[in-house]
Amino acid sequence: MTHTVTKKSATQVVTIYQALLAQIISGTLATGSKLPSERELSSLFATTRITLREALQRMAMEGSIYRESRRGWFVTPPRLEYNLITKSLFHQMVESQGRKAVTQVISTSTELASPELCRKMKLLPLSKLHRIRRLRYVDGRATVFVEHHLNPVIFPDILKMDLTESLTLIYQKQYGIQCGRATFDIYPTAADASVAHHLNLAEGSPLLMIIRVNYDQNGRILDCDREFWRHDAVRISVDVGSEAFN
Amino acid sequence: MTHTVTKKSATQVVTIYQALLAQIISGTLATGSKLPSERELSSLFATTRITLREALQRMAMEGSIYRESRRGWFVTPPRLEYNLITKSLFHQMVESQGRKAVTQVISTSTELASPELCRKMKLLPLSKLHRIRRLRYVDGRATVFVEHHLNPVIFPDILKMDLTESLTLIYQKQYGIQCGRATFDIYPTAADASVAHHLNLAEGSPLLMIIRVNYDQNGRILDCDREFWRHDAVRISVDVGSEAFN
DNA sequence: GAGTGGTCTAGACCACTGA
DNA sequence: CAGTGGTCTAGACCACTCT
Repeated sequence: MTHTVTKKSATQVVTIYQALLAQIISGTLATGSKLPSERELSSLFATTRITLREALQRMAMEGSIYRESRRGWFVTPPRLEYNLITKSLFHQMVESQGRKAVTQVISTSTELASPELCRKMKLLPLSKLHRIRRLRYVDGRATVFVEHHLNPVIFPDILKMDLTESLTLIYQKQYGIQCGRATFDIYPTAADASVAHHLNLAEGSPLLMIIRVNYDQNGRILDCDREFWRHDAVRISVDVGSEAFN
Repeated sequence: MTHTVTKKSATQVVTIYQALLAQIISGTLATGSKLPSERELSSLFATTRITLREALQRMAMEGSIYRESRRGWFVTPPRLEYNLITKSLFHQMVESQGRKAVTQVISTSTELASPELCRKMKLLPLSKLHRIRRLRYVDGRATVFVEHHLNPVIFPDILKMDLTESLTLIYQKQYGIQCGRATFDIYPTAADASVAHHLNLAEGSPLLMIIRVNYDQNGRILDCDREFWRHDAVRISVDVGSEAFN
């Protein structure tokens, strides 16, 4: 009945997707702003909430909008550039891009290393590790959830310090240890209940997981981090120099 | 009515998700095998197709299963390890992991470079580029769609050659050119219609996009690739050596 | 041609957010 | 406490795959 603009074989979902995208690109919907409610949008596009949500989910997948649990849909801010070569100074990285960084400590503890961590960090079985969980915000938006696992032999008493600043800086200033080599494993996954909760995401939302092992300048393994990034918040950049070859 | 096993506050979606995951982990559903039809599963779990599909989508997001358009849901094979340091020899990389690699040329052409490519490749405006589109299979499953953009001044007549083998090898053997440095940009996105079609994915499926710029040993820019990886098919690994610092 | 996935409708109730 | 998102029901029709 309604004179929808759909051309042949463009699904409703795609039509809605394109209409919303045009609004965002044109700037009518500005970065960070909230979209109208799902019910409002579904009546605007003369469809059901289910169909409308499919279009919204597609936009979220592509990264144009994101959802805050029970609060609604928002236009995504620009991605952060994460250069793996610059050593993990989160605040510095964020601020050099004109954004505001905040780090919040979620929990600290000392526990037995899991088998996987023993392998990754080449530890003896039944070794203990300090575990530090932190949440990092960019411009007020929860962006990365990080689980650090530190060797307590190298970093005794670190849990008593102020852990809201860069661990790399603490290593330098308190322990005189420089980070050298680092290895990364990067892959897309989905948020489990815990991570979803901290990042204010729906369970099952796409994430970029980065597992990082840091070495000091003598090749000793210092720590292993698991970083869970919102998939729409980051662009990783790496330079691989020719000296690494042959 | 039915004696569902849901405990307090576990949603149906999560219950189904966990039940299916258990089947996969236990090996009852083997790698590559097809799941029962959606209708069958939804009656098995005593729910609607919509709810069931939500659970399937969550599993797909996390990477345990994937869907082939209009064919059904399948158990995902193990991820490929993509080490950015080893120079882009796809077949070698795949085969060293005990898998089978096939490359198919989709199209070739010579076109004006887009503004974005001009910037990335530091070209003069209105430069031309060879464009090669290829689809790569791992164990018979379409896994990466790649769009290569080569400088035709450096690689004349390359479009006439056999492009199913590694371009890096062609550079060496036919032009005597070695790849040196490379830069990468990595970020999660969603499949547009074209990429989705080639990878046999639903439009809007999550992807890992890798933009790669290759240099020769004199620092000259050779080409720029855009690789679209199935998000569940790859794990990227990078070593950042200490010599890159300070 | 039977069955499957792809898309869509038209509702419902609950838990939580925010005024 | 009104309104929102989160979850779910019970169907429908079409286009495609596979046999």
